[in-house]
Amino acid sequence: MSVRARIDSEKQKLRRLILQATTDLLAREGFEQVSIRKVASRIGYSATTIYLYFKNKADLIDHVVDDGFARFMLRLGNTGAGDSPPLRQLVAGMRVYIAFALENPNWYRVTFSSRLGRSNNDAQFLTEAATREKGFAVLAASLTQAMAAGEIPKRPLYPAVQTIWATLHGIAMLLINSPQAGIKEQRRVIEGYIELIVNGLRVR
Amino acid sequence: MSVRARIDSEKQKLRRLILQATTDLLAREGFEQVSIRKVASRIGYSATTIYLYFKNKADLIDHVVDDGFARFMLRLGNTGAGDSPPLRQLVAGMRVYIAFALENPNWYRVTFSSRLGRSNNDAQFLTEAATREKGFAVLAASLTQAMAAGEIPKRPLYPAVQTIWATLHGIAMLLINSPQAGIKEQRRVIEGYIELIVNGLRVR
Amino acid sequence: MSVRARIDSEKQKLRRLILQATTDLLAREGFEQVSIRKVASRIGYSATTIYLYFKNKADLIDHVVDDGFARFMLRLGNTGAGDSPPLRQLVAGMRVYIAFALENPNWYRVTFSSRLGRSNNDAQFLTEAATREKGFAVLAASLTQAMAAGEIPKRPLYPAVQTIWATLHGIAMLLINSPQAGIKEQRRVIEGYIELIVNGLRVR
Amino acid sequence: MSVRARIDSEKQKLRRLILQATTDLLAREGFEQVSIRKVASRIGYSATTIYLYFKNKADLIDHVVDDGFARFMLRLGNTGAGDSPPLRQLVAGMRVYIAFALENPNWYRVTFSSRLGRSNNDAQFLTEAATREKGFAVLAASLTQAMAAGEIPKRPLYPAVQTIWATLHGIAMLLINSPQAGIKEQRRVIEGYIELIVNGLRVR
DNA sequence: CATGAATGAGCATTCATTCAT
DNA sequence: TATGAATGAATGCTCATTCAT
Repeated sequence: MSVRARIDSEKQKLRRLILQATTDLLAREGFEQVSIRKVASRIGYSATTIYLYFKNKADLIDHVVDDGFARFMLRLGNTGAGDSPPLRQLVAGMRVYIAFALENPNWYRVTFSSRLGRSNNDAQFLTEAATREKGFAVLAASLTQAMAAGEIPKRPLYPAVQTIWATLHGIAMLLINSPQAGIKEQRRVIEGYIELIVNGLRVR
Repeated sequence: MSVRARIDSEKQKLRRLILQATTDLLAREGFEQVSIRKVASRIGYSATTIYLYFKNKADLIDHVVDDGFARFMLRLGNTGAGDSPPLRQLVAGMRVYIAFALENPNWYRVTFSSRLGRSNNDAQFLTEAATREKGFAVLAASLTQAMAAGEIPKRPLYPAVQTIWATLHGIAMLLINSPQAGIKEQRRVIEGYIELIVNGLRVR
Repeated sequence: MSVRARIDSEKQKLRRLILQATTDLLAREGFEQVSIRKVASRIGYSATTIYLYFKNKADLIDHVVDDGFARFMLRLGNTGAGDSPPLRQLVAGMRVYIAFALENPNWYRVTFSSRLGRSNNDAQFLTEAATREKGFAVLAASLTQAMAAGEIPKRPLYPAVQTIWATLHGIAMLLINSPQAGIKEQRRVIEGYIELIVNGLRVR
Repeated sequence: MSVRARIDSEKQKLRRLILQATTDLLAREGFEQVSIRKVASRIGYSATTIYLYFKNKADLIDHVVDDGFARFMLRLGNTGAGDSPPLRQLVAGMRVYIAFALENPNWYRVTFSSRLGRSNNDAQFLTEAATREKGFAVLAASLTQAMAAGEIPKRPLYPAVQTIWATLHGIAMLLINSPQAGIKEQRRVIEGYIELIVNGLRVR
């Protein structure tokens, strides 16, 4: 490793530390509680230091969002249902989506609540992501395959993925905002939802 | 009109003015930008005056939320599809829901994003509302009727309404967060969504 | 009673009501918690009304202080030791003084803590009061008599009264600021104090 | 002096400046007039800066109180009567006590008026201090010695110190609240007081 | 006599950000 | 690279007081 590379790697290490601390703070205490100072004090650096790695608060949040997004996508890409019939894979993906949202409610809220995380043009980012990123691609892929295999009737891919994602988002938010709901109740909601969507997809 | 009544009406007028200004500020600039001072300066009154009409900021926001909610419910109760077959009424209600959300995106966000508008348990409030309030009752009613009329198979009412509402919410948020999407695009998403749900409901 | 007199009496009634409410608020919640609005709301009148009876807040507090002072003096004038030997009467007065202070700690604090109750020239008022008012006069009287009766050596009256009062005040404040002290402990302090002073007076 | 030390000393300098400004403001205008902003503006810094040196207002006041207390104790420890007979030392301590109170009336008020300076139990703090702190210990020490030397009769130490302190406090407050009293008048009060107490101590 | 409406001044506190070192 | 020092802007809120009615 060259000197330059090592330095860069050191630099990246602190950068990651900041990102993790912010993600952590966000997860534990919610968006409103995230402040540059708190992040800094959490990792034992000065507030000023943050600015050496991120342009400003918005930039930091942006990267936290992106980071979580990457992890999200990774999870969606590994649903563990790789060999199942396509429709089953789709359903597996939906379950993973909801599970991830429930595990990271604050991050999820910030990431998918517009304006907060990204200053501009969230939605485009999201919808673009929906088709391009390898994570959402799972939904798209299983959908395509399900259609190809005749499990469900053919329909334009992109709008379908988008719609599924949107309804998924609705369920995720419903569950996130119902913290008092027990696991059983959550499961019932999820199953009801999946049944509804899968049935909907089966018909044309 | 008695003197007292006139005075009261004057008082109500300013109260309404404050509510409108707050709603407006919320609509234009988002929740984070709403401050007592900004509201006051918008209507040319001192910040102190706000406190003559609302106990504190939370109280003010609460009333803004409630106000919008009342209008929302009113709209949902008048979908103009009163004589149509139940399933059609259901669909009309879904369209109205989305339309209202798109017309009042920031209000919608605050109202349905938990914690912000209402201090305590949003979700419960929402789901309770979903069945009880006359607005959401439209969904329940048309769903019941659709089942009674044999348009769709029978299923437990409450979970179904909840699921529909959640997916509706997802679509609403998707569209709200896609401000750059043209009307045509929006319509395509909405139609795709409705088709998916209606088809889902038709099967059992 | 003439019309004018009746009106005046009505007027006095509300005035008294305000004074009592303020005294009460002061007693219960302390000086910092006394505000014109709170007083007004306590008696069901508007804040503005207070200003019809008192020039401003300071004026109101002034009168509360005076009011309590009058009651204080009354109590000091009725120690129930009228027939006892003079020195005994003096001691009785000292006990009553401390008792009253302990019963009205917040009032006492405000009244005898300068600046707060009276804007200017407290002390003069107090020391003048000490000799003139019939209450402190009891101390002066019993002191005079005790000297005349040969119970204690002769000494200039005024400085002696003043000194006794000052030490009395110190003990009162000590006890007021030791709310955790039990009654037994309080009694011990009081007895120790009285013994010290009486002994001091006996010698010359 | 190392770089670090110099920097620290700079920092301490501003800290001291803030403390002095606060003490000054307190001394000149009283506790109610002390506000973070006023303190800041007095030293030409922004209000925010204060928070770099003190956690909050209460913390600042606490340190002002403590600071004065330290100076107070120092003075009480150096009455300049170290070789005199114990009773004389006691009297010297009493004189110093009163003198210091008169020199720092507002500080004295805040420090010894409970609740204001310290949130929790003042009185206990004071009485504990009365025996433990080296300052008040002077009183205790001279009292003990005076008893040992047979200058005054034996009596339980703690209650005696407490009583003396309380009466001392009363005199201090009397004089503080009599700003119009001339020096001669003050001296007469002090002498009368001391004579009374000393005589009281002599008898048993 | 009593009030409702309104306000200006003030407060403690927090935050993101800059700058010189 | 990292930081300590400092700040301006903002926020929610409370209060005493005035004024027209």
